[in-house]
Amino acid sequence: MSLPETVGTRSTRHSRDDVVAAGLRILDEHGLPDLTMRRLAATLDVQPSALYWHFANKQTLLASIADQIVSRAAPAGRTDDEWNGTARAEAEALRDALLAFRDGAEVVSSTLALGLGADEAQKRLSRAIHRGGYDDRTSEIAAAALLHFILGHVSHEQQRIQADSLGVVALGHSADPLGAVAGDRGREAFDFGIILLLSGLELRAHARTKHT
Amino acid sequence: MSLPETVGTRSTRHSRDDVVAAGLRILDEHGLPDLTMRRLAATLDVQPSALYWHFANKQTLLASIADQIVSRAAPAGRTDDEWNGTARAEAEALRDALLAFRDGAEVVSSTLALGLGADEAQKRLSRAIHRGGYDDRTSEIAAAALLHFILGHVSHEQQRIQADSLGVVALGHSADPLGAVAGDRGREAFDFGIILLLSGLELRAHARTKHT
DNA sequence: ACCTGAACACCGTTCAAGT
DNA sequence: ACCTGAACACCGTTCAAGT
Repeated sequence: MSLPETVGTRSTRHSRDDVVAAGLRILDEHGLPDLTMRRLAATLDVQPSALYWHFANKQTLLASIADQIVSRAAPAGRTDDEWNGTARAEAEALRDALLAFRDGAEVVSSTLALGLGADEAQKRLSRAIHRGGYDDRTSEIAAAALLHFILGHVSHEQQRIQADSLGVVALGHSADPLGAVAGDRGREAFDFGIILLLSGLELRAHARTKHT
Repeated sequence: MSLPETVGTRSTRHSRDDVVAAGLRILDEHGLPDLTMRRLAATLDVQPSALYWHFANKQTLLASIADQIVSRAAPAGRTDDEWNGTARAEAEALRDALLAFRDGAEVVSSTLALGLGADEAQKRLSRAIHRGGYDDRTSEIAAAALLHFILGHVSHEQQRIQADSLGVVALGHSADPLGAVAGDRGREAFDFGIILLLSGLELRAHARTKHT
C-alpha cells in the first residue's frame, strides 16, 4: 500500500517506514515466526544487511511495528460518557487493535520494556482513569494493571487462534484448559476482566483526591 | 542436582526428566534466548538429535519446563483464611514461582495454549475463588483474568530486570514508561492489581450462588 | 543516503543407522 | 530404550566496499 515505486519488479530505495510497513504485512499474513530479517529483506528486494542501515537490530524494528499496531487503536464511544465507560472503550479499542494483526499482542508484549508501542497504550488508559478523579500514581498503576491483563488475555486468544488453525489439538472442544478464551467467549471473558478491574478501582474510593 | 551418574566427564544415558532439569538450569543461568536444543544437548553430552527421542519438538519441552516452574509455587499462608486471602496468597506464590526462574513468566505464557504449566496455576486460583461461593463459570473466568494479569505483569518485570542488567537504558530512572514495575515497586503494583480484581469480584455479588 | 557481497557463528528438525 | 552422524533449510548480525 505504501511501497515506494512501481508495482512492477524492481522499485527504488526504501525508507524506514517502508520497512515497518513491509514488516507489518508479513506479520499479519504469516505470523511472528515468519517475520525474519531475511524474509523481510527479500520482500523489499534487498539484502538482509540493508535493513541494518534503518534499524540497529531486530528488536528495535519490532518496537516500531508494535508502535504502529497500538497507534491504530481508536475507541468507538465518545468521551462525554462516564469515565469508566471511556476507560472500557479504550481497553476494547486496544484489544481490537491487537487482534487486528496476527500475533499482535505478543509483538507488543515483547517490546514493553522498550516503551514505544505500549507506552502510548498505557497513557491512554491512564488518562481515562485520571478523569475519574484518581491521583496520578493511582491512575498509572491501575492503567498498568489493565494493560497487563489486556496483553495477557489477547496473547492467549491469539495463541488459541493459531493452535486451532494448525489443528494442534484434539478436536471438538480443543485444548482450552483455562476455559473461555475461545472465539466468541473471548470478548465476554475480556469484558469481565476489565469490569473487575474498573469496579475494583471504584471501590477503593479512599485512594481518591478531588482533582479534575 | 539430579544428573544420572558420576559428577565426572561422561555420564550414562538420560531420561526425560534429566532433560527437563538441564533445561531449567540453562534457563535460570542464561535465560530463554540461550535455551537452545543444541546447547541443551551439549550440557548433556549428547547430540542435538538425541533430544528428539524424549520430546517431539522444542515447544513440548518448553511446556514441560513451564510445568516444573509452576508446580514449585507454594502459597505461604494457611487455608483457614478468608477466601480472598487464600486467592491472594495463591497469586503471590505464583508470582514468586515465576520470578524464581529467569524469563519464567515468558516461558509459561508461551505454553498457555498447550495446557500443562498454566493449567495447574489456573486450577489453584479457580479453587480459591470457588470457596468464596462463586459458581464454576465465574470462578474460572475470574481465575483466567487473574492469571492473565499475573503473567503480563511478571513478564514485564522480568523484561525490565534483564534490560537493566544489560544497561539498555539511559541510567538514573531507566526506561519504565509504564511506571511502577521496577524492583521494589513491582510487588506493590502487583498487589494493587490483584486487589482490584478480587475486590471487583466481591462487588459483583449478584453473580454468586450459595454453593459449597 | 542507502545498499551489496561475503562472511561468522549460529538455529530446529529429520532420519537412517547403531547398541 | 536411547543415542550417533550427517544432512537440510534456515537464522541475526557485522563490516568493508560500492553508488
